This record gives sequence, structure tokens and C-alpha cells, in this order.
Amino acid sequence: MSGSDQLSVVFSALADPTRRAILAELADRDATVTELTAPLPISMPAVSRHLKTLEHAGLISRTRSGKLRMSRIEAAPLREAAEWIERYRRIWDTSLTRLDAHLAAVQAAGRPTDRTVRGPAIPDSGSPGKAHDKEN
Amino acid sequence: MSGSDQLSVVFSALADPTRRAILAELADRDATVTELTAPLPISMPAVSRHLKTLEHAGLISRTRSGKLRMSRIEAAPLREAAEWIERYRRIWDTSLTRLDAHLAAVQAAGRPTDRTVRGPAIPDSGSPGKAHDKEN
DNA sequence: ACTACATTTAACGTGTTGGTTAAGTGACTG
DNA sequence: CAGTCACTTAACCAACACGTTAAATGTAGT
Repeated sequence: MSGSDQLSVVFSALADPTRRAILAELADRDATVTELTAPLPISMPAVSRHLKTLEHAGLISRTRSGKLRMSRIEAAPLREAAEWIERYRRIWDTSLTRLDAHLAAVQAAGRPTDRTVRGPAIPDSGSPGKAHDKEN
Repeated sequence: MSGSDQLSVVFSALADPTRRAILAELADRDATVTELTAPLPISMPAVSRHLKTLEHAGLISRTRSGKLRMSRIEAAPLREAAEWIERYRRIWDTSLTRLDAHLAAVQAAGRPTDRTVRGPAIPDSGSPGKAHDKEN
């Protein structure tokens, strides 16, 4: 992980399947560390650290009640991540559109695919540590 | 990165701000390695490896034309990532709803927040290497 | 063939990740 | 207040990520 911005931290957290499994679990119900560890093939300290990572990413919050430590999902940061990705929706949509067009064209004639018809920019967000900033 | 599944690879690729900047650049127009390196504060070999990572994640494809190597964005994997995240939309939506409700309630009376009203499961996808599978 | 250009591969250093086991902390229980 | 339960922290390790510079590769032009 090279970046320390919010988006990098969130995507990093999501990059681990164990952490995604934990989030899936927490989507159902809040849970203790022991409960979260049970279905997983790793030790409790390992889970504890995953929870720390998730908490640091803002994806969960935790409260102590007695000797239990409850974890609760906080999906707000996912929204930011989704919004970043959504900016590219037009590209994958138009890719599919192009594919449709291509198939139609092939059925009619026999031309090769085009692929240069692309709309204008997508605003940036998520520049490298010290970018020379040309991508805005 | 502990997982090697598609989702892990894609989220890992997105976790780096330099790679996100490259994708932002490629959203505008296909580009050569040299063009992509220009605005970045790192060497060309470093960019070359980022491109390899993005290609491995399926986020770009590359073609050789003469001595140039063009990179083109392939946003399809982003769709899968977005879909994974979208499953949690209800949670962050209802979080906001709960917040609204809380604020309204506070304005009217003075009760503490509730937070236990959560709907049923969200289907899994993204289980750890060898999970004992309980989260489905 | 020689040279120049674009890019990749190799070798290396360094920091981080994700797992382990063992020891520490804090709250309840007898 | 000793013991146990639910965790966290510490110490350690192997693997990997990300950057560098130097050398190798491949294509084009002269």
C-alpha cells in the first residue's frame, strides 16, 4: 500500500478476502471477536488485527460492553469508494455499447472494431503522493 | 494482499493512488508508457510495473504498435467491484436514515440512538482462503 | 550493421502485510 | 483476591509491494 489517503486505506482494507468475509458477517449482525473468529481459519490475534485495519479504514466501529468487544459495520466509507468507481461506469457501459455495435456491424458487413470513440474526461481524485498534477 | 481471487486483485490494484491516477489518465485517452510517466513523480520502470499490475487485474489491456506500447482502460472489472460494494448500500443508506431519525427524535424528546434495526443477510462473495464457511 | 528510442527485466533495499505463539490487560465470577 | 474469559500487544518470520539504477530487449531509421 503506497498511499495513506482515505480511498487507498479503504481499498486496501477491501483487498483482503478475510476482511471482506468479516464485513459480510457484520452486515448481518454486530459480533464479538470470538464470534468473528469462529468461522475463520486463522487465530484470534489475526482477526483482532484485521478488525483494527477495518476500524482504521472507518469500515467498522467498536464498543466495549463488559468483557465483550462488539464490532459494528460502518458502511459510509464504502460510499466514497463506490462513487470513485462509479465515475468509470460510462466507460464500461460504452464498452458494452461498442461491443453491441461491433456485433451488429459484423452481422451486417465485416468491418474491424473501432474503439477510438471515447467521450471527454473524467475528473480526477486519487493522485499519487506528490504528483506533478497534470491530470486535473 | 492475502487473496488471489479477482476481487482481491482488483481492490489491491485500486489501493494504490499512482495506479488510480493512471486509470484517471487512461479514462481520457489511451496512452503510452512514456506519456503516462510524464506527470508522475516516479521512474518509467515503476510505471511499467504498475501497468503490469493493472493489466493483471484486467483493468487495462495493451497493444504494441511500432515501438510504442498503448495502454487502454478496461473498466469491466470495476463493475464487479462496484457490485460487491453496492450490496452494502442498504446499510449505509439506513445508517443515514437512522441518523435522520435520531436527530428528529432528539429534537422532539431526548432518547439515545437505537441501531439494532437491521434487515436480513447480505449474500457472501469473497471468503478467505479456506474459510469454514458459515457466512452464507 | 550501428544508433536511437521505448519499454521491460534484473538486482537490490526497504517498508509493510498477514500469519504465528506467548505474554499482557481488563472485567466478571467464585 | 485468585482464576478465568475475552481480547490485545509483542516479538518474530516469510512473503510481497514499491521504489531505485543498470542492463537487456525490440523496433525503426540511416
